[in-house]
Amino acid sequence: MSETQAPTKSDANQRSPFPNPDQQTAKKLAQTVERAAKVFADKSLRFTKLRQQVFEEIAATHASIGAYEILARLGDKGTRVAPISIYRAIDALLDAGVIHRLESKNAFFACRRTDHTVKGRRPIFLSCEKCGAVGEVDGQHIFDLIGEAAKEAKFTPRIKFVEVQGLCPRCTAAAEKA
Amino acid sequence: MSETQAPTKSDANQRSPFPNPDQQTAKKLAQTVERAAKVFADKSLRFTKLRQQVFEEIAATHASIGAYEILARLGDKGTRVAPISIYRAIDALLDAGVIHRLESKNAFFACRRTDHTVKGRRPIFLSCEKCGAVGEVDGQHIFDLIGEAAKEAKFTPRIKFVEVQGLCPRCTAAAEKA
DNA sequence: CGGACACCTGTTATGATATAACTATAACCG
DNA sequence: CGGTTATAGTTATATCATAACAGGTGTCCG
Repeated sequence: MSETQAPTKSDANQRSPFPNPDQQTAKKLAQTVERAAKVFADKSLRFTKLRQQVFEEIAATHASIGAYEILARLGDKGTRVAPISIYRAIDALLDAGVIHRLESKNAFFACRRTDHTVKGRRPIFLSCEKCGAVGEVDGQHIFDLIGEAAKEAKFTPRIKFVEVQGLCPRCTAAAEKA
Repeated sequence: MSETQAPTKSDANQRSPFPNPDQQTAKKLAQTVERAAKVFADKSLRFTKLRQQVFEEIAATHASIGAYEILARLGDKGTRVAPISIYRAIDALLDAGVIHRLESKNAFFACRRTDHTVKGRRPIFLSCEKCGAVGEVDGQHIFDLIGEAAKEAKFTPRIKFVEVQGLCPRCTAAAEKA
């Protein structure tokens, strides 16, 4: 069907929240790691070996990944560390904003946007129940509304979460064929 | 200070998402349980002893409560059950809609609204980081927007949730004094 | 009534997620 | 270089959740 969006070569990181997984080449991953390193540098934070290793495991998939899955994958590669070390690395990556936590799955995924760090816009998360892929789309207008709703209730908001579970474009298309 | 909102006697359940805890008398609790029982009856579901006990523990506090905390409190009262039994009861209560799950805390709280079951409006959750109280306010317009944002990304939404962590009215007032 | 069926609970075991407390090492900076 | 702070190692444990199977209870219908 013509439903399939064939991404062009110039398809920027930001274009689709659900890029074709085929694009996740080793080269792409290296670039992603490079960007993360820069974020750490800009904030005068240390992008240590362990943090980089953990980040690479997270960034190597478009799906969300649990802490113990990261642990296992690092283990397979010969890096044996304790759970707590993974969690500490994750905390640092979260603080830097290069990964996000998916509350509804207790799992993590790499941030592939720049606008919420650069322009202060907050994203909402779209998590595919079939393939696990997670996408982010801008949700600043939604967060603004949430802030207003909280204010009406005399509630002082600090952290807001918006998560959606459903089917990503590819899995939606697959389901419609069936 | 005049900040303190003195709730009137006619202060309905629905009025404020953060009612005064003092109001949570034994009588109130009994009424809440009665309403839950009715929801089960209306849906031809069984409000069993265990489910009622679990619901009572959840409804007895305005804060969210974890499964193992429920387990412990029932244990103190002489009802010794396995974790799985608590979770099964929780599942039934969630299905019936008389409690909600707070994803960001892996905890549960009693629903004190009727409009989303009756009128199909979905609430957003406001969770106090200081006292643990959880309030619900209508968020149908927010969920509508989220649906639109998902649609733009060609994502098929199935489950959506919005959670806010911050300070409830009382804790906000307390913090401002300091 | 009593048997079939669906639903609920008990029992045991285990899996999955997350952190506490303390020690040791590495990086940073005056 | 030496003190301070941040990071990571080590060990142990807390917390959250479900699998698998056996036994019991309620309901409905012939």
